[in-house]
Amino acid sequence: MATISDVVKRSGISKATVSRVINNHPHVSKEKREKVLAAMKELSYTPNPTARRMRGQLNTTVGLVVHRVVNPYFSYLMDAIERKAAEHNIRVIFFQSKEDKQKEFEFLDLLKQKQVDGMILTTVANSVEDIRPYLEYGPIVFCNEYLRIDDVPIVRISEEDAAFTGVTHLLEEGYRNIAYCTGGLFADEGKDRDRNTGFRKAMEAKQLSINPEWVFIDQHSIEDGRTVMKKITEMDNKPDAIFTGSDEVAAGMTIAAREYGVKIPEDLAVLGFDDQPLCLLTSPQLSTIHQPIEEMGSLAAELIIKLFKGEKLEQLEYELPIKLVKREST
Amino acid sequence: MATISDVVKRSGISKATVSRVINNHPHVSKEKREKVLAAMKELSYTPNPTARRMRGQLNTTVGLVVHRVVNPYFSYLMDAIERKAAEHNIRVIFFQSKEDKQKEFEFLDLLKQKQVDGMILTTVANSVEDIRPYLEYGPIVFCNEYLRIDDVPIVRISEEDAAFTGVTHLLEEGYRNIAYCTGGLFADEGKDRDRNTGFRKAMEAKQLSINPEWVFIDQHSIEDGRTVMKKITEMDNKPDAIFTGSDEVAAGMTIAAREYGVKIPEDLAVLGFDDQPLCLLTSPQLSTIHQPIEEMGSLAAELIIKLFKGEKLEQLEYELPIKLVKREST
DNA sequence: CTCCTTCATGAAACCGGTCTCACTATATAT
DNA sequence: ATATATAGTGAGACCGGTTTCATGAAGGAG
Repeated sequence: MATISDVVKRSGISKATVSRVINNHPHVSKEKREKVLAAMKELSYTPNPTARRMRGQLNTTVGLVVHRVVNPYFSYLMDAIERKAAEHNIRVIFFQSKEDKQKEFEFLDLLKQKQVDGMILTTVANSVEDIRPYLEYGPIVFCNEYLRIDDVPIVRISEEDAAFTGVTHLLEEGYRNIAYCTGGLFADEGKDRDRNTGFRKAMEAKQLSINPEWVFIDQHSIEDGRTVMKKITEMDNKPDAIFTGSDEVAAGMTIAAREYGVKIPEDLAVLGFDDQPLCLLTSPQLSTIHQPIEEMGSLAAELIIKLFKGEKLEQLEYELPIKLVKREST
Repeated sequence: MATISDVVKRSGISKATVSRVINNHPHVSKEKREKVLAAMKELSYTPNPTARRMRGQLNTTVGLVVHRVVNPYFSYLMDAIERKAAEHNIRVIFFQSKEDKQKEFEFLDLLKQKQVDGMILTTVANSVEDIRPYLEYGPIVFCNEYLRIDDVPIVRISEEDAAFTGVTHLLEEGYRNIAYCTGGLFADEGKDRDRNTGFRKAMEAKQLSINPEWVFIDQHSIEDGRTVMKKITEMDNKPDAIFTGSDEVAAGMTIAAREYGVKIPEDLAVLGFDDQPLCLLTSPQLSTIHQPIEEMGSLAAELIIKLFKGEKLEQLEYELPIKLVKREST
């Protein structure tokens, strides 16, 4: 690889001026600028990013924390982020935290060490107080997360609206005995609290009360879905619809339904969440809440890039609209 | 962030010796070593990776090229690679090439510029001749690819064995009219050639000939699968089994089968390829060829890490075993 | 015509490390 | 006792850029 010194030798022009040309600084005569550009071209010279970073002059890598790549929700997010970043010639270092607090810290340290110039967190295990100190070292953007830190932009959907829309859909289809999956019915912050609120509001709007027997806590995987379905078949007083909060759970339920001879949606309507590709594969195909993942990822990337450029953001909270997708399961 | 100079000041020991301690070099007295370590601890000092990289003394990032993150095959590969890398404190910069030759070059340039210290290519658009020059700048490992370059280690499955095993399975289940999806029946290199060979050998072993009408070229997506199923329903002389070469295609076929009232496997047996999670979601669940993705990714990461350390590899070609998974579709 | 900006330029410091080299002190070989 | 290796140490060059600063030339104001 040619270095700046090679360009200096070839062009007979000083290092300082060559650097000015590289960085498009003013105060360089047209004549010299052209000589330098010619020499750079002849040597097919590219400035060494490592050297530039030494002086803190380079913003070209963003760190991306996801829970797991194999979770389609995150892989679609990564896809959108990487594409937007690539457009701007930004590199993406990714990292699976699996909600491990220690590992999360280790990755955040890359910011401290200037190995990355900013971070997009799509999942965060640590608390606000633990994250805040890292802001000193570079910009952070939250995407799909619920933590709020002043000055940290956040991109997400309105979970309350999503739950409200989903449950209202079930009610409008005529179902009245609604089961519900959540991380915790009495969560006092985050996603779950807002989804719970949306659920309650939708039920109250029809003067319906919540049957605690039909509330399932912490169900996430396909396997969990099978368990939920099993439990429901064993109930005397069965719900006629379920808001699963997750396509995986919903998919697991369709599999178990076949085994137990439960008909969806006749015996039990099932509503997913996310609109992942698997919705089209199950039988019946899943009705679900479509999350604008593409837009979320793309926006998060745009925000971090703006921050790289030192631009001020006019807005810090972005709530993107969800959409109900009705298919066969409701 | 504390720098080496801060450690120098605090410990009263020279930069050179501090560096020796950092890098565990010999010829440092126990006494000074401990003083330095104490100072480092007190300042919670971490060496700046960018500075170390300047002197070519750091191997901590690997570039990873995939086709698309959202393709589960690749996301599982990424998962395995990232996990193994994280164990060794190696960072992964990923990149979606989408088979774009120009973009692939741009990413390979990171190797030239020492932005990454090595590359794992799980898909490659350019030719051997185009890739070879980059070897000068750092190690490359192929994973899931078919290109052969001397000295470049490669991790993959035996496509011939996979096709042979798959088709033989169909034959053993009693099917005789086997349809087949491939990138090209007369491919003279790569995956397709080997799969074709496997297909032919399996058929010849039963003295069966190949019906060219039943060979589908370049089918990859769920949508493609629907098309294939449609074409088959329109045939006068129908196959009774199909080797799809792809879970997606197989999944698409199950969806279309429902629409056209085709019974799987009674009317048509369908065999997938990869053993992706979606195999369990379709109805019927898909029989498929299980690829050892986990092992492939993990091994590829191990190889690049060995090369980082300057170790010699005793073996360059790794063919990992596939496994037939029989479910409901055959 | 002098004084003050602004432009154009290169020398040298700097970023935070690693590494070569020269030098001293001690141990071993002859 | 002298020659020779080896451990321990720090000064300073170096990696490849950016940035400060000093200097000279040109242009405009008074």
